[in-house]
Order: sequence, then C-alpha cells, then structure tokens
Amino acid sequence: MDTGCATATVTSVGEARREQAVAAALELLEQDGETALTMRRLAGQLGIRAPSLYKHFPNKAALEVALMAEGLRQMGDTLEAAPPDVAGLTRAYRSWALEHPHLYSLTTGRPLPRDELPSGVEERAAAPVLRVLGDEHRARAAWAAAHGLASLELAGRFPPDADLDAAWAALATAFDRRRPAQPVRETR
Amino acid sequence: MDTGCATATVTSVGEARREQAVAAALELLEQDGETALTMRRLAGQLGIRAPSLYKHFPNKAALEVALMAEGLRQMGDTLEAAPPDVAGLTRAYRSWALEHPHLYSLTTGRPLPRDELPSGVEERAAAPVLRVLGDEHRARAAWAAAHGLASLELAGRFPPDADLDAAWAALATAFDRRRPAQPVRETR
DNA sequence: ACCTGAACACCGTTCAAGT
DNA sequence: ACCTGAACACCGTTCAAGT
Repeated sequence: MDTGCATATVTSVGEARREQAVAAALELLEQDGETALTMRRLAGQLGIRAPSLYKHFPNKAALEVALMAEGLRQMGDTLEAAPPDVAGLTRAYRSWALEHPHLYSLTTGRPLPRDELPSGVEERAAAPVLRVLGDEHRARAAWAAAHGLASLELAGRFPPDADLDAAWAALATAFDRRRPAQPVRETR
Repeated sequence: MDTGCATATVTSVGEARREQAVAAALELLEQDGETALTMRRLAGQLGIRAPSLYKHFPNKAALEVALMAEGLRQMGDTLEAAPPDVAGLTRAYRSWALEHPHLYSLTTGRPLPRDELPSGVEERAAAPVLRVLGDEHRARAAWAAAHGLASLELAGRFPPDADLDAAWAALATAFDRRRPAQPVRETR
C-alpha cells in the first residue's frame, strides 16, 4: 500500500487560514475567557460565518486541541527556562498560570487527546520536572501538586486573607529533598 | 430593628419541592455527567416544565451551589472518618473523588461562593486536613496537591501505563514529616 | 403559591447551494 | 477550494397568563 508522503507534511498549502483562526481564537480566549470562545464569535473576528470554520476544523474540539498544544508549548518553554530546582520550577509554573488564566485552564482542565497532539509537546513540558524531581512518581505528584494549587488559586477558592506565597513555599519545601528538617510540634 | 426569627430557620414550609429538585439534580449529575444537568432535563425528571424551576431557584448557578454544598458535606464526612495521618487522608480523598467523579469536579472546579454556602461546611471539610498537617500553609499545599492529582487522574491526563498508586504514595510521603530520608541519587 | 406556553437570545453543527 | 443562508436540535431565562 502506497500512502505517499502527504500524511507526513505538517503544514500544507491551504493551512494559512487555519492558523489565522487559531491565533484569533487564542486572542478571544485570553482576553474574554472560555465563554467568549464560540464558533460564531470566532468567525466574526475573521469576517466569515460560523459554518465556514468547518472547512478548517472538523469541530470545536479540534480547535481547542490546537489551543491546548499552544498552551503546552508555552509551558514547556517556561519550565525549560526556569532555574533547575523545585523552587524555580514551581515559581515559573505559578507565574505562567497566573499570566494566562484562561489558556491555563483550557490546557490543563480536560482530557489529553494524545493522538491529536503534535508529538513531543507533552514530553517536552514534562522533561524539566522529571529531571529535577528525580523519578517519575515524584514528578507526577509534584506536577499535580503545582497544578492543584494553581487551579485553586485561579478559581479563587482560598479565603481572601490566605497567604498563598506561603502555601507555594510549603509545596516547594515538601518536594525538595534538601528541605530543612521540620520539627514536630509539641502536643500539649 | 426586629428582624424576627424567620431568617434563622433553615428549612421553611414550601422547601420540599426544592429539596426534591436538588436530589433529582444530584442523580442526573452523578449518573450522566455535567452535560446532562440542564434545567429542561431536570424539570422533566420532576414532571414539570423548565420555567417552573425558577420559582425554587433564582438561576442554574444557585442549583449548582446546592450541589456543591452537598459535595463539601460528603467530603467532610469522608475526611473525618479517615485515619488521622497523611496517608489516611490522601487515600480517603482519592477514593471519594474516584467514586463521585462528576460531583467531585462540580464541587472543586469552580469559585467558592462562600456567602451562599451553608456556614461551617467549608471549615468542617478543612478541619481534619489542618489537624494532620499542622499549619495552614502546609494544609493548603497538601489539599491542593491531592486535588491536583485527583483531578488529573479523573481527567485521564496520565499515560495509560502510569503507576498512579505510586504517584499518590509519593505525594503522601512528600507531606509526611516522618517520611524516610530520601537518598539523593548518584549523578554519574 | 405553583405551573404553563410562547418567546428571546444564544449555542454547535449540517447541508444544499452558490462562486 | 472556500463561503453562504437556512435550518435543526439544543441551551438558560423571562414573562404574561392561567389555577
């Protein structure tokens, strides 16, 4: 069976419009949040009607996958540039999440469609965490911990007077092998 | 100013219908997920039309707050009954999340409307965590870590072959003051 | 006090038809 | 190859009207 090499080319000729749409979608999402990201509004931004978008994306989910890929790429860049220790990674992770709240929740808040994602994107984002944490189990736990604290912070789940810098520091300490010994408190 | 005692009564006479609606909504949510929870379908379950629901709830958000309160109550019960150590709490938390995936994400995945929540519900769920973790910063970090790992697990974000029991164990170890010393791996 | 039908302003998506 | 209008099956919500 000769499948040719067409499936291997990443960007074909008529992809310009598609990328234009992804860029406009990203802008809509980052500026006005998830509820603003509708096929009709996106079409409006491009000067076309909603049904035309279905020539470029099979459905809305495919558009969101493109945005997720962008989010994972940005997170990968962020973590690679961070100081290679637990404190450095958590600080970088938190900053990126707070600076891109809507892209952050779209990127992390739904199932990962691994088959539809550009290959390597997930691995690249995970690599610095794995390197610093040492083994995959601790890496997954630490990643999840940072995700949990970031998403609770973004969702405004903590009391207004909560000291979140301290909570982030406690999280980093918990996963740092060289953390200072924690004295067990006296039980009176 | 005499405000009377009416505001203090928790359940008034005509609340039966409302509680019936909350129970039906919970069933809809747990069985068929968030997308199944619509005002029209809920009304259908009760044998009425959607507009009638607005005599019992100002809007859909208020219905969801009632479900969140139920979720927080159940989590409080679960954590209070758990063995009072880090491993016991995380195991209980994970089990409850996996057994109630849809109620879990509704309860934890949106902003906390503290003013509309029955008082004490949040505090009761947090109390066992605070007791075991010792201080509020570590408590928030550990809570967030468990939330992060539970929600990533529920969303299917890990590779199919990932050992999530080990990830949960690593998380518990990180927050356990009496954890065994972690040898730093040789860098060859 | 509770419920209704009709309507409004939205969704995602399909499809025959146009260029 | 790309875009269109019209339509379908949904949403949450409002409101005048019925009992």
